Amino acid sequence: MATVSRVFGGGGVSAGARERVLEASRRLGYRPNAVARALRMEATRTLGLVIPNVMNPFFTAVARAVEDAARERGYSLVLGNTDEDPEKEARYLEVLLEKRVDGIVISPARAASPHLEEVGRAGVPVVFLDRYVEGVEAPVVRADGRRAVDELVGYLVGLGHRRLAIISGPPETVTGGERLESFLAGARRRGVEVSAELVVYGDFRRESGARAMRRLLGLEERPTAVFAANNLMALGALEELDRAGVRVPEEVSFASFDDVSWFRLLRPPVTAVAQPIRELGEAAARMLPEMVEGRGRPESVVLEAELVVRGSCAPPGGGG
Amino acid sequence: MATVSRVFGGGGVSAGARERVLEASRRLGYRPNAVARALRMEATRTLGLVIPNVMNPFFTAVARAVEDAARERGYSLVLGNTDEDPEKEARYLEVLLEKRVDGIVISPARAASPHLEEVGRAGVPVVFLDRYVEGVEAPVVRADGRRAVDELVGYLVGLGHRRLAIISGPPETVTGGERLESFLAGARRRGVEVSAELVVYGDFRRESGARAMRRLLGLEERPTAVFAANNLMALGALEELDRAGVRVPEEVSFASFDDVSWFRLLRPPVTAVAQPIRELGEAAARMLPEMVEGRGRPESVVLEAELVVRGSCAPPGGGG
DNA sequence: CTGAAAGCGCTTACAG
DNA sequence: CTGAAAGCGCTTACAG
Repeated sequence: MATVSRVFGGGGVSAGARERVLEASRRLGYRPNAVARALRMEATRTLGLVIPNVMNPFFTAVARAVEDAARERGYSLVLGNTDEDPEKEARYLEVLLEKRVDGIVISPARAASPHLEEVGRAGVPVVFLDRYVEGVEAPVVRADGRRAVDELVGYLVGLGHRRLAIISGPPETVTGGERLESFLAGARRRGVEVSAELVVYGDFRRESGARAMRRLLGLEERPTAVFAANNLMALGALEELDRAGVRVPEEVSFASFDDVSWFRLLRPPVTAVAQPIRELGEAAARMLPEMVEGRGRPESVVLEAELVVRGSCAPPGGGG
Repeated sequence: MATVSRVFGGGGVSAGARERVLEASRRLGYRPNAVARALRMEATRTLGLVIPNVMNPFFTAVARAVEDAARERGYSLVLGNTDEDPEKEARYLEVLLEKRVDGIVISPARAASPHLEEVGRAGVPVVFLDRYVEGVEAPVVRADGRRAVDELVGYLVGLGHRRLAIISGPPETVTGGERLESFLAGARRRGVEVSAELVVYGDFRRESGARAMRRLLGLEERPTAVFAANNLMALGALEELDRAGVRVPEEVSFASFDDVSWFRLLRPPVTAVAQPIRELGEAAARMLPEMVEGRGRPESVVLEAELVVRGSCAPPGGGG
């Protein structure tokens, strides 16, 4: 048994013995049981990835990047979609803890989470991706969008816009709050006050983007430029613009946080703030094995988002 | 110990005993170890999902649907991207087998696979999704695209097209072969012969779609209508059309297999063959627990794909 | 209800 | 190199 274990687990075994073991296991159809191995080793070589929704292209790319990096290091990836629901998130976390995953990459639904403190207490390494929870001791991997959003606001104001609207994410989320604040602050700093009716809150999902755009288009005095705080809400907003037959950028300028492969195929191509997603996912998945294998606590990584100017913004009133 | 096990595993325990167990485990921070449980029970409550790439919107939706259905039934999902590489696929399968997953949903890279026979031999339930391997005894969940592709060809020929081109997937894959054959057969049946230069092979990935379109546009005599056999190649092809400044549908009509949320946002909106993805994913994830829990071998499910006519096809020569 | 015991399949020192 | 043994944390019959 010891020799068999060494052949499969990687230890010093003579060539002859190895060959005989391999031959016998081929004959018997033997396959090492990773469950038993995990129990004995107290390590499952499995990582958990907890995200709002894989259907969001940002998280799709994150999932792919994390899975790649995990596999390269000999880890499997268990996937969970929370739909921004803290209850669902808590249940996933509990399952991952019971399954004794070696580490968790999470983009938490809320800025506060008792369940994540629980994870910390269980001694399971955590890396926050995109969003984080204050007070939980774990590295964060994210893109800072403030500079790029500020730049976008400067660009819009420079084009002559004074009625700027934002389709914001939930302000209690890190990213939602950050994008909203930098948008408002950027406008204010340039002498433009964004009135309350021009701040519409969504939940980062598509339907809420459509609903928000509908609301903005129904206003007595429409905004001349609209910024959607993530890709899904942008999709919904664009659909609504399309449905309402509102021309972009002649009647209203439009920009989005998050870039998506097909933005540049639209007429006009959509101006967007792009996050370095692959780098983000890679950084997260690189950190976890480091923590798992006890090589210390990696530093947080904050990358910069970039404004990508395309054709969806123009001076206001250009159409009329 | 027996009582604790019953409290967490679900057995008859008196209210008083249950409360004391719960109180003690709260105090001690006890959490059941699913690894040990899996070893003892010979069931991991984990399913594997092996797909070419989550970044393909079709498989993104599949992953989401399978994950939902798995979770509802108390299973976790391990994700693997093969990139259409049989070697990578084989390695994933081996890992899943060693980890003793209770079942595997797979969209195999090739129509032949010794590794999948291996999985059958290991006694792990398998469900094929979208694509399958002949000779492996397992239910298949897929959409039959033949009728819809034939309908599309009829529509194009009806518009007056005689130079039909296809950007095909690998003909040795089930879906690639099926779409190519129904395209060619549909044309022939209508008296249109598709010449060899108008059949360009890609690998279902974006770059190959762009490359194929570049080739078609470089032809002495261009096609008047192009059909891309999946969404990713369609994306690449559309980008190439855009780059080359070719107007759709005036200069060339275009249609895609697979529908994508943003197709209808394009100018013109893209005509496509839509698969019932959610139903596909749900069916697959419903079957696996049935097989795992020994409730027999479910029947294969074949749903119909539907042609969605939008604005990207018009009579040939409409632009000149 | 509770305790003792066997066994799931490994890994890892320890003898021989 | 190989065999015997302990132990990872459960579940499940079996006594008491």
